Amino acid sequence: MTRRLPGPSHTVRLRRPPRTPLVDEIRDLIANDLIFSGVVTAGDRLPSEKSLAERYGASRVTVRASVRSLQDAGLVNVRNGVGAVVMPLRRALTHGFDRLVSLETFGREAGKHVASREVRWEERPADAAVAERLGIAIGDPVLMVERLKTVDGTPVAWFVDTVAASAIPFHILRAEFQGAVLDVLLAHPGVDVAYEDADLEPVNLDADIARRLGVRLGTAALRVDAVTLSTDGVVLEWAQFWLLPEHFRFSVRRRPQVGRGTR
Amino acid sequence: MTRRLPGPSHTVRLRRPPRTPLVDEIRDLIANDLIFSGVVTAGDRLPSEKSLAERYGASRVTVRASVRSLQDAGLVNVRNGVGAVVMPLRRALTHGFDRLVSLETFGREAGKHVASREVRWEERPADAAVAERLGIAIGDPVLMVERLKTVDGTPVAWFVDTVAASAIPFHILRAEFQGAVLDVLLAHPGVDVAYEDADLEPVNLDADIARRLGVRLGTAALRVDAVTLSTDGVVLEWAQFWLLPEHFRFSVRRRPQVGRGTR
DNA sequence: AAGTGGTCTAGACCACCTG
DNA sequence: AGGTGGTCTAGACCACTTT
Repeated sequence: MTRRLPGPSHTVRLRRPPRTPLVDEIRDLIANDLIFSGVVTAGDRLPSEKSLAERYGASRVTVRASVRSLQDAGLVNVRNGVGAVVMPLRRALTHGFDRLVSLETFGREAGKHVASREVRWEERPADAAVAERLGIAIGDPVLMVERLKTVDGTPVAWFVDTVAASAIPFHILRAEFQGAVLDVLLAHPGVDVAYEDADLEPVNLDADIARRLGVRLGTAALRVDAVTLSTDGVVLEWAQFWLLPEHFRFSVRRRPQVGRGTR
Repeated sequence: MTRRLPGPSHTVRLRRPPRTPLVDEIRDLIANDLIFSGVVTAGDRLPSEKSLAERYGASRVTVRASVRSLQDAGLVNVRNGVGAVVMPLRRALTHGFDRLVSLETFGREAGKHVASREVRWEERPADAAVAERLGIAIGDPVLMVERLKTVDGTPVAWFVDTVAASAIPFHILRAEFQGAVLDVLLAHPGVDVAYEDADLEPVNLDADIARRLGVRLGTAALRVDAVTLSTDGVVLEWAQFWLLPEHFRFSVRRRPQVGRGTR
């Protein structure tokens, strides 16, 4: 197959149906062919961007973007004048908390089944606290769902989600709900989830939640208070949960100077 | 001043000393001139990449990278066929935990002074646990520093840092230490900090640490267990700390699908 | 159809590191 | 000095959204 390429007047043979970006294809090729295969091991350098560009028949700009995304993923570290040094592979099985996935998905990837019990739905007008959090007016209708999440029958978390009507029609949420509001939002066409800002705080459980989780009063838990934003900047959901640390351990990769001077 | 530019044979007038990347300059210009100034408010779109390119006299590729970094910072959200929609400004004063900065820096930015008390240094051979964490051999010398961190005299955290000799000479660390090992590592030329992987866990404080922090036995605290990696893939530091939630609140921005399909 | 972002190229020059 | 990454450009075409 022949594809007309950019630039004054060049023609290049490409068998690539442009379904996925070349950048991503090349990133995966480098990861699989060179890193995971062990051809280049931790501490060694990848071939230069120039030679990779020739090898994969792409421009250096494209290869460069691939290498940068390998760096974003923590597989290599690129240094000026030196090259892309392969990093030691990250400890497995510790899921990054910075990935926005539901506890259900989180558990499934770890081979555990997360179920919900004592599910209670409530449709009511927003009070001041909810209105502030969701960025809606007091009195606007919201749908609240509370439930206990369990792993293999053992309680692990108490969840309270509050969703505004503007985010998703209530009947759709209730119909498609399988334990995680987030999964419904992520799966639903027409809803574009951008990110979630989660505040973390260790707390001693009060009597009410301790009882629900079946632990003693005062047990330490992680309280997470999070709002999920759409790509339009609209607050989709306010999630609060109290999580026991037994079954889920979170890790966060912290990087220098994120916020000022992004690349 | 005239600078020879890329491309077949063009010449362009530039008064810009190329100290900081154009991409970053333009990112800041867009942020300050258009977003923070309120010219474009939440929900509205930025001018098109094409017009921004003309406005700032840069190529679309460059402007595009600036806009992407604004998206990375959460200021805008870019949608194909639509444009860059300005997001509502993030709640202030909640520092992102995903930024790798010391508690001292963290506090300074919030207008608080973090001090260290009861500092104790110990140089000793690595035991099995330390060796595993730091990726060194059992018996290799490590430097450990424990201390209590306070805010305005109130204890907020108990820190235990362990550093390998290969990371930084011990005498330099001790000489430049001002309360945070991380700050020494970040400031020291020749040491390139790549990132830190931090495991988070809520715990009920045991008698020992509760006494040090001056709180009751069983008080909920956030236990953080983290290793800091250099750009060479070498473990620089193992930090453990127990943090009371009163003075510091952490937030993490979680994004969908990070890990597969990076942009 | 028009406009906006998404992807990609070839070439050029600069900054940094190492022998 | 020579190689490697760092930055930037102008142009081209594709995909998506809106009118």
